[in-house]
Amino acid sequence: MSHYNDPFRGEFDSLEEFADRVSDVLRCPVTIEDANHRLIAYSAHDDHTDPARTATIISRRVPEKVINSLWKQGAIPALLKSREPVRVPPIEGVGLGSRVAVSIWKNDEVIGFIWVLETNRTLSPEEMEWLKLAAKAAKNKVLQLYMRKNKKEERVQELFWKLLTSHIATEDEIRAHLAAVQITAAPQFAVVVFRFAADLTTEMERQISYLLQTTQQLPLLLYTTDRRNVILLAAPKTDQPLKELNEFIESFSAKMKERFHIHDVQSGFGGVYESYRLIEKSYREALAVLALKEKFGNEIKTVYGYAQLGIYQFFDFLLEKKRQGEWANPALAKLHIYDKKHHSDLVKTFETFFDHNENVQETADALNIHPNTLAYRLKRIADIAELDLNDMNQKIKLYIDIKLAKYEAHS
Amino acid sequence: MSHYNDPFRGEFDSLEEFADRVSDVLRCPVTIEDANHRLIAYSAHDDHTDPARTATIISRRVPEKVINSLWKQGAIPALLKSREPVRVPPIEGVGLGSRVAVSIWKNDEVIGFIWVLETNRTLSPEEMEWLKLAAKAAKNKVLQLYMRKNKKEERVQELFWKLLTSHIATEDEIRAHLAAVQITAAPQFAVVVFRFAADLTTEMERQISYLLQTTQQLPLLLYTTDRRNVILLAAPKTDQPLKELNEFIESFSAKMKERFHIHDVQSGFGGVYESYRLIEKSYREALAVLALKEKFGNEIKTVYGYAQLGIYQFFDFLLEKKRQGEWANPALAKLHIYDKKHHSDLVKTFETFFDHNENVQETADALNIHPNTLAYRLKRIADIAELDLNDMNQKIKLYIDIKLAKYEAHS
DNA sequence: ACAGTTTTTGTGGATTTTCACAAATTAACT
DNA sequence: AGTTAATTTGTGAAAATCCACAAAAACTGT
Repeated sequence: MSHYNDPFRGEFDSLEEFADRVSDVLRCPVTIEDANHRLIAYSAHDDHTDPARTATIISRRVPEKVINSLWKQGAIPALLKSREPVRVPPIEGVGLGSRVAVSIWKNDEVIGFIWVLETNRTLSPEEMEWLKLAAKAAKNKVLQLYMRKNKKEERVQELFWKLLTSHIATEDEIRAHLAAVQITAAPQFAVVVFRFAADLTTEMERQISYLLQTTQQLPLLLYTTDRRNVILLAAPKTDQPLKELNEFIESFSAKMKERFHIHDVQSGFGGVYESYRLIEKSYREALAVLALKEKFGNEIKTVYGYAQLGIYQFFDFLLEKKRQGEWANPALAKLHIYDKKHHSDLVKTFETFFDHNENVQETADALNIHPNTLAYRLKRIADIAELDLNDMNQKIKLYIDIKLAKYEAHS
Repeated sequence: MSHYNDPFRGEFDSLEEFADRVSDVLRCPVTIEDANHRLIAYSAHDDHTDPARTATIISRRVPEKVINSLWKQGAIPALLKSREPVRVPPIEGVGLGSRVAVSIWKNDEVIGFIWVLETNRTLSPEEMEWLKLAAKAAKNKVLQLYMRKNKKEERVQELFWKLLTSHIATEDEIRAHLAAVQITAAPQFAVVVFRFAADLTTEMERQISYLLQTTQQLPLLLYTTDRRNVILLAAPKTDQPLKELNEFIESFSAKMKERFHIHDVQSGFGGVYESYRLIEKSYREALAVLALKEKFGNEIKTVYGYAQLGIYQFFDFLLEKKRQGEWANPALAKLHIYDKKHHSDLVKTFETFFDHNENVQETADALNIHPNTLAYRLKRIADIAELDLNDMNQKIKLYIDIKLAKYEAHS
């Protein structure tokens, strides 16, 4: 054959044509993905394929569980590290047959992958070398796409910032803008913010972007970054949006940790709304969650949503009032005095009791005391603070005042 | 004897001398009280007496339980109605021996009483007539006292208003003023306000004044009225001031009802403070309780103290925020929508559950449903509102929002 | 140091609560 | 009218709570 030296030299009209050429040379089905595992092109002449490939082509992206297993199995980390082709043995659970992959590089950045399915044959070492050549040849084509997308990204980000700052007034205008950048309107959405320990580096941005692009738990309409923050417009699909968002955040944090060893990510999301004019509100609420997390690290560690902040939502207001002097809780004052005088822990006890949903057993465990001791202390609290433990009202007030005092101390 | 016609004609230097004279004539111990059962004078030459009289002389007023039993037994109502002497048979429980009493009148108002103890003898009908003459003779002397006291009352009331409106700036000044009108400073106090259905009549004022004067549960430092309101400065003695104040109010209301058939009295008291400069604050708080009672009749029917208002304390403030638009509870909104669509009662259920201190049994009874039904509904609420029932925070927030919506509706 | 008080822990049994599951009832929709 | 889904009620067993009482431990003040 005439292409022993470089079978992929020459011009190709499209990446599809290129994919077909690679497929012809290697006599296997081929798919080309961008750095975020979005399908760019695939060879068309193949009869044999596997479920993973089919699903990828149908949805125009690699299914998340396939990506996950490729991470676990080590293929993706290897591809990101080296320009050498990598062979992936079959993975049963996710419908993945044996395949070989190589990454496409631009300078020292991976901008895509070529996958070759080893249907009823195995690539020879020589063919592996050809695959490397294919990756080099693909570079320019993929890069064009990448650039085009980047330009669009910029326009989209600009739009997002306008929404986050309420710079577009009417619902209709917003819809028009979204349509213009090919973002389909969603029935409900919320703004999610991830905050990192330090300003984001380009490297981190790439990793984050990668994670987000490959997430399919939750449709993400818009994305931007700002110093330490990553800001998203997420569109939950079900009627349990909070659950979706929580799971998304948990899984995002987990993946940041296990794949990129980035631990200290704080997360928050605002209210789930249906009108696009409330994007700014949702954004402010997401920021409020993050602000509160800095003050109340422990109490709301597992809370990400503004809606789940509960009473903390209005602590800013209350603190303001308190600072104006129009606030006092003689009952709490009495308890504090008692605690000081007798080196006891009545306030802490009450607080913990409520933190644990008034559950006696749990609270006793948390405080390392006997359940009877807890009962005794509560009775003592009722006496000293003249608090009726059967009156939820009064209990709530005391609880709020305890937390508010903490909040004040941190401010 | 020379005094067959009127043994009490002539001048007496003091009421003590007069009491001795009556005692001589009737050969019995005699005590003279003002309209509020405060001791004015008593005969000194007697050997025989009973525990009630002793207690009266020691504390310079008739013990409250004695007054109570005299009301129950009917003697006091009779004395207030007629100028005729009344015989009171012995009342064992309160140490009261047999005695005869007559009221002292000025125009058509009772300004005092003369009590004659029938120690080892019984007054004859003729002696009863003499007693009537004694009552007439006592009138002027008692009246002088009464007038003197009224003038003082006016000065005191003026001072009270100054305190209620924070017109005296420093603690020291206040103490000086109080000392000037012979009111001993108390370590703690609170302002109590009773509010009647209509403006107070002179008649009612007298009755109220009477009740308050005869109360010994709680020292009352100052007293004044204002249209529908009776305002008091009460000084609880124990370290359970709220309990004292509550009991005082309950007993006052009960007595207004049973003795004068005045039913619709609303009551409130402010915070218990130690600094006199906070009288105004306590007063404002007492008024706040009354204002809230008008809006939240049912929920806080048995609450009188500002401290026991719990979360309602800051509802004004929250409502303000809510009206500014910075407030929403999507969870509650969802529940309302669901209720409307399915003719259910989830919101009411949750509210009642918290009103009953999260007690399943009580709540089920209150709603007339099976406890399991309640459990089912709560689970439903958790699903629909995406509420974590183990998170006190979120529950509290929902509860507050439910009550706040009610509050808003009433405003 | 010691008498008195307050606090903590232990014990056992009556009472409630919780939970899962099933049956019965009611509401909703075609 | 009939079918499905949602709600309510019933049952029983395991778990938790409540309560009263008592012993032990810790703390207080002189």
